[in-house]
Amino acid sequence: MSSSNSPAEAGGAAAIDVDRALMATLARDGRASFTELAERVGLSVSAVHQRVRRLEQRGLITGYRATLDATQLGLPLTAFVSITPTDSQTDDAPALLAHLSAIEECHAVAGVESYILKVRVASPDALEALLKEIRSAANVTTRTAVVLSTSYEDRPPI
Amino acid sequence: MSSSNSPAEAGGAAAIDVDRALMATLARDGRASFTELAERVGLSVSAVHQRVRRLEQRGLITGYRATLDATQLGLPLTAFVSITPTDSQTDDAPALLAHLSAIEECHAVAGVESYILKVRVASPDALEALLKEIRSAANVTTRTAVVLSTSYEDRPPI
DNA sequence: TGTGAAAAATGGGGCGC
DNA sequence: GCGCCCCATTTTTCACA
Repeated sequence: MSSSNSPAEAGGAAAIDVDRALMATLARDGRASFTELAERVGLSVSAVHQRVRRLEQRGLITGYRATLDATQLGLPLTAFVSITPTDSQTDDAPALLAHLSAIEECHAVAGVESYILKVRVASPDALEALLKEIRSAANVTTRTAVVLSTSYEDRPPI
Repeated sequence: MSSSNSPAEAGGAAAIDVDRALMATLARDGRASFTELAERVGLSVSAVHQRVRRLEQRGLITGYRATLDATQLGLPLTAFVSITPTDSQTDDAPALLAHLSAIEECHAVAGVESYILKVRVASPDALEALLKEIRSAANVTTRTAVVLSTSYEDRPPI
C-alpha cells in the first residue's frame, strides 16, 4: 500500500466490490459467520477471514455493536439538544458534558448553535433535569427538539 | 413471564444486573464470545447463552451491527437537516425521502421544524445536491447544520 | 491474494438439579 | 434458572499455489 494508492493494482475493482459487500453484510448482521460471508461473495472462508481482518486493521470496520432497545431499557424519550456557549472564552462543552451518560452523541456544528447533542432519557422530568445540568455544567443555552417518532435510525452508509 | 412483571420473582435484582452487564458488554463488543461473557458475569456459558437468547427474543437486543468508518468510505461530511413541510396537507416526508441512502436517520420532532435528518455525503457539492433533492422530493424547506467534528457518537444507553 | 485442510475454540441443545 | 456433557459448526492458522 505504500507504493500505490490505486485500487486497481491489487486485484482491481472486483476486490473493492467484495470488500464493500462484506462491509454491507456485516453492517446489517454483525454476527454473520465467515461461512455465510464466504457464500455470499463467492470466496473461500479463509479468504474472507483475511479480508475482514484487514478491513478491521485498516479501520474501515471500527467495531461491532449490539443494538439495544432504549425504550425497553427505560429510556423512551429521545431529544436533540442544540447548545450555544454563553461564555465565548472557554468553549469546551464536549469535555464538560462527557460524564452525562444520557448524551449519546455530541457533534460540533456550523450553524446558529455550536453543538448538537442527541440524548435519551426516562421522562420529561428527566429531560428537564438533564437540560438544567447541561446548562450549568457547560455554561450554555439550549434549544431542544423532542423526538416524537423515529422513521429510521442507524441505516448503514453502504 | 406471563404470570408476573416483577423482576424479583425470577432471580431478584441480581438477575437484572447480570442482564444489564451482558447488554452493556455486547453493546461495546457485539462479537464477544459466550465464554468471555460468562467469565465477566460469573455464570456458566450455557446460562449466559440462555440469557442472551431471551434478551434477543424479548427485543431488548434488537440486532448486531458492524460500525463502519464513513470517512474512509468516501462520506466524510455529516450534517443535520431540519425540515419543515411547505404544504401542510400532505406531510409524509419520511416515506418520500426513504429512498435517499444518504439519510442515515429520520426523526419526527416537536419544535420549530417537523423532522430532523442525519445525513452523510461525500462533499459540499453532494450536500447541495442532496438538499435540493430533499426539498423537491418532500416539498419542504430545510435548515442545515454541518458537522465540523464529532466528540462522541453511538455511546450505548447503558 | 486465494485455496484447502487441520487444530483450537465456540455455538447450540439436552439432562439433572 | 443454573451447571455440565456432547457434538456440529465455526474460527483461526498453516503450507502451498
